[in-house]
Amino acid sequence: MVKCRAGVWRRSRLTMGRRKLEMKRIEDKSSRQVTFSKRRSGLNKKARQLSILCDAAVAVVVFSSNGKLYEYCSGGTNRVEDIISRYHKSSLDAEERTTQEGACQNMGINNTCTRFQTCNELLHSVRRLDEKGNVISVSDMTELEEELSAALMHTRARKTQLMMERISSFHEQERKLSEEKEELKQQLQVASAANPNDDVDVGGQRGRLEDTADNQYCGQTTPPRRLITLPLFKD
Amino acid sequence: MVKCRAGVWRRSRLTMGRRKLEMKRIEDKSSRQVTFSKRRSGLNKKARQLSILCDAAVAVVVFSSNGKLYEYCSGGTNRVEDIISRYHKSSLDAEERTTQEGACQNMGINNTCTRFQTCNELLHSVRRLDEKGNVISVSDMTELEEELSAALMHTRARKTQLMMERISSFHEQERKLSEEKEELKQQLQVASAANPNDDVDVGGQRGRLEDTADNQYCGQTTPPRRLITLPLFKD
DNA sequence: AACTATTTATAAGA
DNA sequence: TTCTTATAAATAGTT
Repeated sequence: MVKCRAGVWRRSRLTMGRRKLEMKRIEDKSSRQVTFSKRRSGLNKKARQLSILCDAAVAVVVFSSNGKLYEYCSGGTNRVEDIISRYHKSSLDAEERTTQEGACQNMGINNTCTRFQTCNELLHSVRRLDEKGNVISVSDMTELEEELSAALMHTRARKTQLMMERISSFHEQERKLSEEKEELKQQLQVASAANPNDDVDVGGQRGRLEDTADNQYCGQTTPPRRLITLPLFKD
Repeated sequence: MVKCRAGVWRRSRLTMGRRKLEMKRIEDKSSRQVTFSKRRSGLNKKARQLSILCDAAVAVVVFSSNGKLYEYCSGGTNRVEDIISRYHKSSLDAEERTTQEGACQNMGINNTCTRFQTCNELLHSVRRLDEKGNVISVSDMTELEEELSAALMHTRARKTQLMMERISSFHEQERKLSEEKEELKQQLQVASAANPNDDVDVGGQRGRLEDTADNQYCGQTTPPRRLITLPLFKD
Protein backbone atom coordinates (compact mmCIF):
# COMPACT_ATOMS: atom_id res chain seq x y z
CA MET A 1 0.00 0.00 0.00
CA VAL A 2 2.99 2.23 0.41
CA LYS A 3 3.58 1.74 -3.20
CA CYS A 4 3.14 4.82 -5.24
CA ARG A 5 4.84 4.34 -8.51
CA ALA A 6 3.33 5.91 -11.55
CA GLY A 7 0.56 7.35 -9.50
CA VAL A 8 -1.45 4.24 -9.91
CA TRP A 9 -2.97 3.98 -6.53
CA ARG A 10 -5.09 7.02 -6.09
CA ARG A 11 -7.88 5.64 -8.19
CA SER A 12 -9.76 2.48 -7.64
CA ARG A 13 -11.44 1.05 -4.71
CA LEU A 14 -11.53 -2.52 -5.65
CA THR A 15 -9.95 -5.65 -6.71
CA MET A 16 -6.58 -7.08 -6.34
CA GLY A 17 -4.39 -8.25 -9.04
CA ARG A 18 -2.22 -6.81 -11.65
CA ARG A 19 -4.56 -3.96 -12.24
CA LYS A 20 -7.44 -2.54 -10.42
CA LEU A 21 -10.92 -3.32 -11.42
CA GLU A 22 -13.58 -0.74 -11.09
CA MET A 23 -16.32 -1.67 -8.76
CA LYS A 24 -18.95 -2.28 -11.35
CA ARG A 25 -20.26 -5.06 -13.42
CA ILE A 26 -17.67 -6.59 -15.76
CA GLU A 27 -19.02 -6.08 -19.23
CA ASP A 28 -16.97 -8.67 -21.05
CA LYS A 29 -18.82 -11.90 -20.67
CA SER A 30 -15.79 -14.14 -20.75
CA SER A 31 -13.91 -12.08 -18.21
CA ARG A 32 -16.98 -11.95 -16.04
CA GLN A 33 -17.28 -15.70 -16.04
CA VAL A 34 -13.64 -16.20 -15.22
CA THR A 35 -13.79 -13.69 -12.45
CA PHE A 36 -16.99 -15.25 -11.18
CA SER A 37 -15.40 -18.65 -11.00
CA LYS A 38 -12.29 -17.40 -9.27
CA ARG A 39 -14.01 -15.18 -6.81
CA ARG A 40 -16.67 -17.69 -6.00
CA SER A 41 -14.08 -20.24 -5.02
CA GLY A 42 -12.29 -17.52 -3.11
CA LEU A 43 -15.48 -16.68 -1.27
CA ASN A 44 -16.00 -20.30 -0.34
CA LYS A 45 -12.44 -20.50 0.85
CA LYS A 46 -12.93 -17.46 3.05
CA ALA A 47 -16.13 -18.91 4.39
CA ARG A 48 -14.43 -22.17 5.22
CA GLN A 49 -11.57 -20.39 6.94
CA LEU A 50 -13.97 -18.31 8.98
CA SER A 51 -15.85 -21.37 10.10
CA ILE A 52 -12.69 -23.24 11.04
CA LEU A 53 -10.75 -20.46 12.68
CA CYS A 54 -13.66 -19.04 14.61
CA ASP A 55 -15.79 -22.11 15.12
CA ALA A 56 -18.71 -20.62 13.28
CA ALA A 57 -21.41 -22.00 11.04
CA VAL A 58 -21.34 -20.43 7.62
CA ALA A 59 -23.56 -20.82 4.61
CA VAL A 60 -23.09 -19.15 1.25
CA VAL A 61 -25.65 -19.21 -1.51
CA VAL A 62 -24.79 -17.77 -4.90
CA PHE A 63 -26.82 -17.46 -8.05
CA SER A 64 -24.82 -16.62 -11.15
CA SER A 65 -26.14 -14.13 -13.65
CA ASN A 66 -27.28 -17.14 -15.65
CA GLY A 67 -29.35 -18.34 -12.73
CA LYS A 68 -27.19 -21.28 -11.84
CA LEU A 69 -27.08 -22.14 -8.16
CA TYR A 70 -23.87 -22.55 -6.18
CA GLU A 71 -23.78 -23.20 -2.52
CA TYR A 72 -21.35 -23.67 0.29
CA CYS A 73 -21.94 -24.79 3.83
CA SER A 74 -19.50 -25.27 6.65
CA GLY A 75 -19.42 -28.42 8.67
CA GLY A 76 -19.33 -32.05 7.71
CA THR A 77 -22.56 -31.95 5.79
CA ASN A 78 -22.76 -29.64 2.86
CA ARG A 79 -26.37 -28.98 3.58
CA VAL A 80 -27.28 -25.37 3.37
CA GLU A 81 -30.66 -26.45 4.64
CA ASP A 82 -29.24 -27.00 8.09
CA ILE A 83 -28.14 -23.40 8.40
CA ILE A 84 -31.16 -22.02 6.62
CA SER A 85 -33.53 -23.75 8.97
CA ARG A 86 -31.45 -22.48 11.84
CA TYR A 87 -31.68 -19.05 10.28
CA HIS A 88 -35.42 -19.30 10.07
CA LYS A 89 -35.69 -20.31 13.67
CA SER A 90 -33.23 -17.76 14.92
CA SER A 91 -35.80 -15.02 15.14
CA LEU A 92 -38.28 -17.26 16.87
CA ASP A 93 -35.78 -18.54 19.38
CA ALA A 94 -35.53 -15.34 21.36
CA GLU A 95 -39.26 -15.33 21.95
CA GLU A 96 -39.56 -19.00 22.62
CA ARG A 97 -36.56 -19.42 24.84
CA THR A 98 -38.31 -18.55 28.07
CA THR A 99 -41.39 -20.61 27.38
CA GLN A 100 -39.27 -23.47 26.15
CA GLU A 101 -37.39 -23.65 29.41
CA GLY A 102 -40.62 -23.55 31.33
CA ALA A 103 -42.05 -26.29 29.19
CA CYS A 104 -38.97 -28.41 29.76
CA GLN A 105 -39.48 -28.26 33.48
CA ASN A 106 -43.07 -29.26 33.12
CA MET A 107 -42.21 -32.32 31.15
CA GLY A 108 -41.39 -34.23 34.27
CA ILE A 109 -38.11 -35.37 32.87
CA ASN A 110 -36.54 -35.93 36.25
CA ASN A 111 -36.57 -39.67 36.28
CA THR A 112 -35.72 -40.01 32.62
CA CYS A 113 -32.28 -38.46 32.33
CA THR A 114 -29.37 -40.84 32.45
CA ARG A 115 -26.77 -38.35 33.47
CA PHE A 116 -28.37 -34.96 33.72
CA GLN A 117 -30.85 -34.47 36.47
CA THR A 118 -33.07 -31.99 34.77
CA CYS A 119 -33.61 -30.53 31.37
CA ASN A 120 -32.35 -27.21 32.62
CA GLU A 121 -29.13 -28.74 33.81
CA LEU A 122 -28.71 -30.32 30.44
CA LEU A 123 -29.09 -27.02 28.68
CA HIS A 124 -26.85 -25.34 31.19
CA SER A 125 -24.13 -27.85 30.51
CA VAL A 126 -24.14 -26.83 26.90
CA ARG A 127 -23.83 -23.19 27.85
CA ARG A 128 -21.00 -24.00 30.23
CA LEU A 129 -19.08 -25.67 27.43
CA ASP A 130 -19.39 -22.48 25.48
CA GLU A 131 -18.50 -20.09 28.26
CA LYS A 132 -15.33 -21.94 29.08
CA GLY A 133 -14.24 -21.50 25.50
CA ASN A 134 -14.25 -25.22 25.05
CA VAL A 135 -14.94 -26.67 21.69
CA ILE A 136 -18.49 -27.69 21.06
CA SER A 137 -17.33 -30.42 18.81
CA VAL A 138 -19.09 -33.10 16.89
CA SER A 139 -18.27 -35.56 19.63
CA ASP A 140 -19.72 -33.19 22.20
CA MET A 141 -22.85 -33.00 20.16
CA THR A 142 -22.86 -36.75 19.76
CA GLU A 143 -22.64 -37.16 23.49
CA LEU A 144 -25.44 -34.67 23.96
CA GLU A 145 -27.45 -36.38 21.30
CA GLU A 146 -27.05 -39.67 23.09
CA GLU A 147 -28.12 -38.12 26.36
CA LEU A 148 -31.21 -36.68 24.76
CA SER A 149 -31.93 -39.84 22.91
CA ALA A 150 -31.61 -41.89 26.07
CA ALA A 151 -33.91 -39.51 27.87
CA LEU A 152 -36.38 -39.68 25.04
CA MET A 153 -36.25 -43.44 24.91
CA HIS A 154 -36.75 -43.75 28.62
CA THR A 155 -39.60 -41.29 28.55
CA ARG A 156 -41.33 -43.24 25.87
CA ALA A 157 -40.71 -46.57 27.56
CA ARG A 158 -42.11 -45.17 30.78
CA LYS A 159 -45.13 -43.85 28.95
CA THR A 160 -45.69 -47.24 27.35
CA GLN A 161 -45.37 -48.97 30.67
CA LEU A 162 -47.88 -46.67 32.29
CA MET A 163 -50.34 -47.17 29.49
CA MET A 164 -49.94 -50.93 29.61
CA GLU A 165 -50.48 -50.89 33.35
CA ARG A 166 -53.64 -48.93 32.88
CA ILE A 167 -54.84 -51.37 30.25
CA SER A 168 -54.14 -54.28 32.57
CA SER A 169 -55.98 -52.50 35.31
CA PHE A 170 -59.02 -52.01 33.13
CA HIS A 171 -58.78 -55.60 32.04
CA GLU A 172 -58.75 -56.92 35.59
CA GLN A 173 -61.61 -54.69 36.56
CA GLU A 174 -63.62 -55.93 33.64
CA ARG A 175 -62.99 -59.50 34.63
CA LYS A 176 -64.24 -58.88 38.15
CA LEU A 177 -67.36 -57.14 36.92
CA SER A 178 -68.11 -59.99 34.55
CA GLU A 179 -67.83 -62.47 37.39
CA GLU A 180 -70.12 -60.46 39.59
CA LYS A 181 -72.59 -60.04 36.76
CA GLU A 182 -72.73 -63.75 36.16
CA GLU A 183 -73.14 -64.34 39.85
CA LEU A 184 -76.04 -61.94 40.01
CA LYS A 185 -77.59 -63.47 36.94
CA GLN A 186 -77.46 -66.91 38.48
CA GLN A 187 -78.93 -65.66 41.73
CA LEU A 188 -81.73 -64.03 39.79
CA GLN A 189 -82.43 -67.21 37.87
CA VAL A 190 -82.49 -69.24 41.03
CA ALA A 191 -84.65 -66.75 42.84
CA SER A 192 -87.15 -66.57 40.00
CA ALA A 193 -87.35 -70.24 39.17
CA ALA A 194 -87.34 -71.58 42.70
CA ASN A 195 -90.36 -72.01 44.87
CA PRO A 196 -90.68 -69.26 47.49
CA ASN A 197 -90.18 -71.92 50.18
CA ASP A 198 -87.16 -73.46 48.54
CA ASP A 199 -83.65 -72.92 49.69
CA VAL A 200 -81.14 -71.33 47.42
CA ASP A 201 -78.64 -73.77 45.96
CA VAL A 202 -75.36 -72.26 47.06
CA GLY A 203 -73.30 -75.02 45.54
CA GLY A 204 -74.70 -74.37 42.07
CA GLN A 205 -73.47 -70.84 42.24
CA ARG A 206 -69.92 -71.98 42.68
CA GLY A 207 -70.13 -74.22 39.66
CA ARG A 208 -71.40 -71.48 37.41
CA LEU A 209 -68.81 -69.04 38.60
CA GLU A 210 -66.17 -71.30 37.13
CA ASP A 211 -67.95 -71.13 33.80
CA THR A 212 -67.63 -67.38 33.72
CA ALA A 213 -63.89 -67.80 33.65
CA ASP A 214 -64.25 -69.10 30.09
CA ASN A 215 -65.56 -65.93 28.47
CA GLN A 216 -63.42 -64.00 26.06
CA TYR A 217 -62.02 -61.54 28.56
CA CYS A 218 -61.53 -63.76 31.54
CA GLY A 219 -59.74 -66.23 29.30
CA GLN A 220 -56.84 -63.87 29.04
CA THR A 221 -55.11 -64.80 32.21
CA THR A 222 -51.57 -63.96 31.11
CA PRO A 223 -50.61 -60.34 31.77
CA PRO A 224 -49.89 -58.31 28.61
CA ARG A 225 -46.24 -58.29 27.68
CA ARG A 226 -44.40 -55.09 28.19
CA LEU A 227 -43.81 -53.29 24.90
CA ILE A 228 -40.29 -52.18 24.14
CA THR A 229 -39.58 -49.08 22.13
CA LEU A 230 -36.71 -49.55 19.72
CA PRO A 231 -35.23 -47.35 17.01
CA LEU A 232 -35.47 -48.67 13.49
CA PHE A 233 -31.73 -48.53 13.04
CA LYS A 234 -28.88 -48.54 15.47
CA ASP A 235 -26.62 -45.48 15.44
CA MET B 1 10.41 -8.65 4.84
CA VAL B 2 13.28 -6.58 6.02
CA LYS B 3 12.65 -7.67 9.50
CA CYS B 4 14.99 -10.26 10.85
CA ARG B 5 13.13 -13.08 12.43
CA ALA B 6 15.97 -14.53 14.39
CA GLY B 7 16.09 -12.43 17.55
CA VAL B 8 12.88 -10.56 17.76
CA TRP B 9 10.74 -13.56 16.99
CA ARG B 10 10.60 -15.30 20.30
CA ARG B 11 10.22 -12.31 22.50
CA SER B 12 6.57 -11.70 21.91
CA ARG B 13 5.89 -8.32 23.47
CA LEU B 14 7.47 -5.79 21.17
CA THR B 15 7.53 -5.62 17.45
CA MET B 16 6.70 -9.17 16.75
CA GLY B 17 5.95 -9.66 13.14
CA ARG B 18 2.74 -11.05 11.79
CA ARG B 19 2.71 -14.68 11.03
CA LYS B 20 0.79 -17.15 9.04
CA LEU B 21 -2.17 -18.57 10.82
CA GLU B 22 -2.65 -22.26 11.11
CA MET B 23 -5.93 -23.46 9.71
CA LYS B 24 -7.41 -24.62 12.93
CA ARG B 25 -9.64 -23.20 15.57
CA ILE B 26 -8.12 -20.24 17.39
CA GLU B 27 -7.95 -21.26 20.99
CA ASP B 28 -7.65 -17.84 22.59
CA LYS B 29 -11.17 -16.57 22.97
CA SER B 30 -10.32 -12.91 22.56
CA SER B 31 -8.25 -13.47 19.44
CA ARG B 32 -10.96 -15.65 18.06
CA GLN B 33 -13.55 -12.97 18.50
CA VAL B 34 -11.37 -10.31 16.88
CA THR B 35 -10.57 -12.56 13.97
CA PHE B 36 -14.21 -13.47 13.62
CA SER B 37 -15.17 -9.84 13.37
CA LYS B 38 -12.47 -9.01 10.85
CA ARG B 39 -12.97 -12.01 8.67
CA ARG B 40 -16.72 -11.78 8.74
CA SER B 41 -16.63 -8.26 7.40
CA GLY B 42 -14.07 -9.42 4.87
CA LEU B 43 -16.36 -12.21 3.80
CA ASN B 44 -19.24 -9.82 3.34
CA LYS B 45 -17.03 -7.54 1.34
CA LYS B 46 -16.02 -10.38 -0.93
CA ALA B 47 -19.62 -11.37 -1.34
CA ARG B 48 -20.58 -7.86 -2.28
CA GLN B 49 -17.75 -7.60 -4.77
CA LEU B 50 -18.72 -10.87 -6.37
CA SER B 51 -22.31 -9.80 -6.72
CA ILE B 52 -21.40 -6.46 -8.26
CA LEU B 53 -18.60 -7.54 -10.55
CA CYS B 54 -20.32 -10.64 -11.82
CA ASP B 55 -23.93 -9.62 -11.55
CA ALA B 56 -24.74 -12.46 -9.19
CA ALA B 57 -27.08 -12.85 -6.24
CA VAL B 58 -25.23 -13.72 -3.08
CA ALA B 59 -26.39 -14.53 0.41
CA VAL B 60 -24.18 -15.25 3.40
CA VAL B 61 -25.45 -16.57 6.70
CA VAL B 62 -23.09 -16.87 9.63
CA PHE B 63 -23.65 -18.14 13.14
CA SER B 64 -20.90 -17.29 15.60
CA SER B 65 -19.77 -19.88 18.10
CA ASN B 66 -22.00 -18.07 20.56
CA GLY B 67 -24.94 -18.66 18.31
CA LYS B 68 -25.39 -15.09 17.20
CA LEU B 69 -26.69 -14.63 13.70
CA TYR B 70 -25.05 -12.48 11.05
CA GLU B 71 -26.27 -12.20 7.53
CA TYR B 72 -25.45 -10.55 4.27
CA CYS B 73 -27.45 -10.36 1.12
CA SER B 74 -26.63 -8.73 -2.17
CA GLY B 75 -29.00 -6.41 -3.90
CA GLY B 76 -30.83 -3.36 -2.71
CA THR B 77 -32.83 -5.21 -0.13
CA ASN B 78 -30.75 -7.02 2.44
CA ARG B 79 -33.29 -9.77 2.65
CA VAL B 80 -31.70 -13.15 2.88
CA GLU B 81 -35.19 -14.52 2.59
CA ASP B 82 -35.32 -13.61 -1.06
CA ILE B 83 -32.34 -15.72 -1.90
CA ILE B 84 -33.30 -18.49 0.48
CA SER B 85 -36.70 -18.86 -1.11
CA ARG B 86 -35.02 -18.87 -4.48
CA TYR B 87 -32.67 -21.49 -3.14
CA HIS B 88 -35.55 -23.60 -1.92
CA LYS B 89 -37.26 -23.38 -5.24
CA SER B 90 -34.11 -24.32 -7.07
CA SER B 91 -33.46 -27.16 -4.66
CA LEU B 92 -36.94 -28.51 -5.09
CA ASP B 93 -36.60 -28.43 -8.83
CA ALA B 94 -33.41 -30.44 -8.66
CA GLU B 95 -35.00 -32.81 -6.18
CA GLU B 96 -38.00 -33.42 -8.36
CA ARG B 97 -35.78 -34.21 -11.25
CA THR B 98 -33.90 -36.87 -9.33
CA THR B 99 -36.92 -38.39 -7.65
CA GLN B 100 -38.89 -38.82 -10.83
CA GLU B 101 -36.96 -42.02 -11.32
CA GLY B 102 -37.83 -43.18 -7.83
CA ALA B 103 -41.50 -43.11 -8.81
CA CYS B 104 -42.66 -42.31 -5.34
CA GLN B 105 -43.68 -38.76 -5.02
CA ASN B 106 -47.10 -38.60 -3.47
CA MET B 107 -47.44 -37.66 0.12
CA GLY B 108 -50.21 -40.17 0.14
CA ILE B 109 -51.94 -41.96 2.90
CA ASN B 110 -50.89 -40.50 6.17
CA ASN B 111 -48.68 -37.63 5.06
CA THR B 112 -45.73 -39.15 6.82
CA CYS B 113 -43.84 -40.32 3.79
CA THR B 114 -42.08 -37.37 2.33
CA ARG B 115 -40.56 -39.31 -0.47
CA PHE B 116 -40.74 -43.01 0.16
CA GLN B 117 -44.05 -44.75 0.03
CA THR B 118 -43.36 -47.63 2.29
CA CYS B 119 -40.78 -48.77 4.74
CA ASN B 120 -39.80 -51.53 2.36
CA GLU B 121 -39.17 -49.10 -0.40
CA LEU B 122 -37.13 -47.05 1.99
CA LEU B 123 -34.94 -49.97 2.88
CA HIS B 124 -34.72 -51.01 -0.73
CA SER B 125 -33.45 -47.58 -1.64
CA VAL B 126 -30.63 -47.99 0.81
CA ARG B 127 -29.69 -51.34 -0.65
CA ARG B 128 -29.85 -49.91 -4.14
CA LEU B 129 -27.45 -47.17 -3.16
CA ASP B 130 -25.07 -49.78 -1.91
CA GLU B 131 -25.38 -52.11 -4.88
CA LYS B 132 -24.71 -49.37 -7.35
CA GLY B 133 -21.51 -48.57 -5.53
CA ASN B 134 -22.68 -45.05 -5.00
CA VAL B 135 -21.28 -43.09 -2.16
CA ILE B 136 -23.46 -43.17 0.89
CA SER B 137 -22.51 -39.74 2.02
CA VAL B 138 -23.20 -37.89 5.21
CA SER B 139 -25.94 -35.93 3.51
CA ASP B 140 -27.43 -39.15 2.20
CA MET B 141 -27.42 -40.48 5.71
CA THR B 142 -28.92 -37.26 7.01
CA GLU B 143 -31.70 -37.51 4.50
CA LEU B 144 -32.25 -41.13 5.37
CA GLU B 145 -32.18 -40.26 9.04
CA GLU B 146 -34.95 -37.75 8.49
CA GLU B 147 -36.99 -40.26 6.57
CA LEU B 148 -36.55 -42.83 9.29
CA SER B 149 -37.28 -40.32 11.97
CA ALA B 150 -40.50 -39.34 10.28
CA ALA B 151 -41.46 -42.96 9.94
CA LEU B 152 -40.56 -43.61 13.54
CA MET B 153 -42.60 -40.65 14.73
CA HIS B 154 -45.60 -41.82 12.77
CA THR B 155 -45.21 -45.35 14.04
CA ARG B 156 -45.15 -44.15 17.60
CA ALA B 157 -48.08 -41.84 17.11
CA ARG B 158 -50.04 -44.68 15.56
CA LYS B 159 -49.08 -46.96 18.41
CA THR B 160 -50.22 -44.40 20.93
CA GLN B 161 -53.47 -43.95 19.12
CA LEU B 162 -54.15 -47.68 19.06
CA MET B 163 -53.39 -48.03 22.74
CA MET B 164 -55.63 -45.13 23.60
CA GLU B 165 -58.41 -46.64 21.53
CA ARG B 166 -58.02 -49.87 23.36
CA ILE B 167 -58.16 -48.09 26.69
CA SER B 168 -61.31 -46.30 25.62
CA SER B 169 -62.78 -49.60 24.49
CA PHE B 170 -62.11 -51.20 27.83
CA HIS B 171 -63.50 -48.17 29.55
CA GLU B 172 -66.71 -48.35 27.60
CA GLN B 173 -66.97 -52.08 28.20
CA GLU B 174 -66.55 -51.48 31.89
CA ARG B 175 -69.30 -48.91 31.88
CA LYS B 176 -71.72 -51.26 30.15
CA LEU B 177 -70.94 -54.07 32.55
CA SER B 178 -71.52 -51.80 35.50
CA GLU B 179 -74.90 -50.81 34.12
CA GLU B 180 -75.89 -54.41 33.53
CA LYS B 181 -74.71 -55.32 36.97
CA GLU B 182 -76.86 -52.62 38.54
CA GLU B 183 -79.83 -53.77 36.51
CA LEU B 184 -79.39 -57.34 37.63
CA LYS B 185 -78.99 -56.18 41.18
CA GLN B 186 -82.28 -54.35 40.99
CA GLN B 187 -84.01 -57.39 39.51
CA LEU B 188 -82.63 -59.55 42.27
CA GLN B 189 -83.92 -57.12 44.88
CA VAL B 190 -87.36 -57.22 43.34
CA ALA B 191 -87.30 -60.99 43.17
CA SER B 192 -86.27 -61.25 46.78
CA ALA B 193 -88.86 -58.79 47.96
CA ALA B 194 -91.51 -60.84 46.20
CA ASN B 195 -90.41 -63.89 48.24
CA PRO B 196 -90.28 -62.78 51.94
CA ASN B 197 -89.56 -66.31 53.19
CA ASP B 198 -86.49 -66.68 51.04
CA ASP B 199 -83.33 -67.53 52.90
CA VAL B 200 -81.06 -65.63 50.57
CA ASP B 201 -79.19 -62.81 52.27
CA VAL B 202 -79.92 -60.05 49.80
CA GLY B 203 -78.85 -57.18 52.00
CA GLY B 204 -75.34 -58.48 52.42
CA GLN B 205 -74.88 -58.97 48.74
CA ARG B 206 -76.15 -55.53 47.97
CA GLY B 207 -73.66 -53.88 50.25
CA ARG B 208 -70.77 -55.74 48.67
CA LEU B 209 -71.81 -54.74 45.19
CA GLU B 210 -72.05 -51.09 46.02
CA ASP B 211 -68.56 -51.16 47.42
CA THR B 212 -67.33 -52.59 44.18
CA ALA B 213 -68.90 -49.81 42.20
CA ASP B 214 -67.04 -47.23 44.20
CA ASN B 215 -63.56 -48.60 43.69
CA GLN B 216 -60.77 -46.68 42.03
CA TYR B 217 -61.34 -47.91 38.51
CA CYS B 218 -65.06 -47.48 38.27
CA GLY B 219 -64.63 -43.96 39.53
CA GLN B 220 -62.83 -42.95 36.37
CA THR B 221 -65.74 -41.92 34.24
CA THR B 222 -64.01 -39.30 32.08
CA PRO B 223 -62.60 -40.68 28.83
CA PRO B 224 -58.77 -40.63 28.68
CA ARG B 225 -57.33 -37.75 26.72
CA ARG B 226 -55.43 -38.59 23.60
CA LEU B 227 -51.71 -38.45 24.22
CA ILE B 228 -49.50 -36.65 21.76
CA THR B 229 -45.98 -37.77 21.00
CA LEU B 230 -43.58 -34.82 20.93
CA PRO B 231 -39.82 -34.62 20.63
CA LEU B 232 -38.04 -33.22 23.65
CA PHE B 233 -36.43 -30.49 21.65
CA LYS B 234 -37.29 -28.71 18.49
CA ASP B 235 -35.03 -29.38 15.56
C1' DA C 1 -9.34 1.64 16.49
C1' DA C 2 -5.01 2.15 14.19
C1' DC C 3 -0.71 0.35 12.42
C1' DT C 4 2.19 -2.59 9.31
C1' DA C 5 4.63 -6.71 8.18
C1' DT C 6 3.11 -10.48 6.03
C1' DT C 7 0.12 -13.47 3.84
C1' DT C 8 -3.49 -14.15 0.56
C1' DA C 9 -6.32 -13.34 -3.41
C1' DT C 10 -6.51 -12.52 -7.96
C1' DA C 11 -6.32 -9.74 -12.89
C1' DA C 12 -4.07 -10.20 -16.62
C1' DG C 13 -0.84 -12.50 -19.30
C1' DA C 14 1.20 -16.80 -21.11
C1' DT D 1 -8.35 -24.10 -19.61
C1' DT D 2 -4.59 -23.85 -16.29
C1' DC D 3 -0.34 -21.75 -14.65
C1' DT D 4 2.31 -17.73 -13.58
C1' DT D 5 3.20 -13.45 -11.65
C1' DA D 6 2.77 -8.66 -10.40
C1' DT D 7 0.13 -6.32 -7.51
C1' DA D 8 -4.08 -5.19 -4.79
C1' DA D 9 -6.35 -6.62 -0.54
C1' DA D 10 -6.86 -8.87 3.60
C1' DT D 11 -5.36 -9.55 7.96
C1' DA D 12 -2.47 -11.31 12.53
C1' DG D 13 -0.17 -9.51 15.99
C1' DT D 14 0.66 -5.55 18.15
C1' DT D 15 0.07 -0.76 19.94
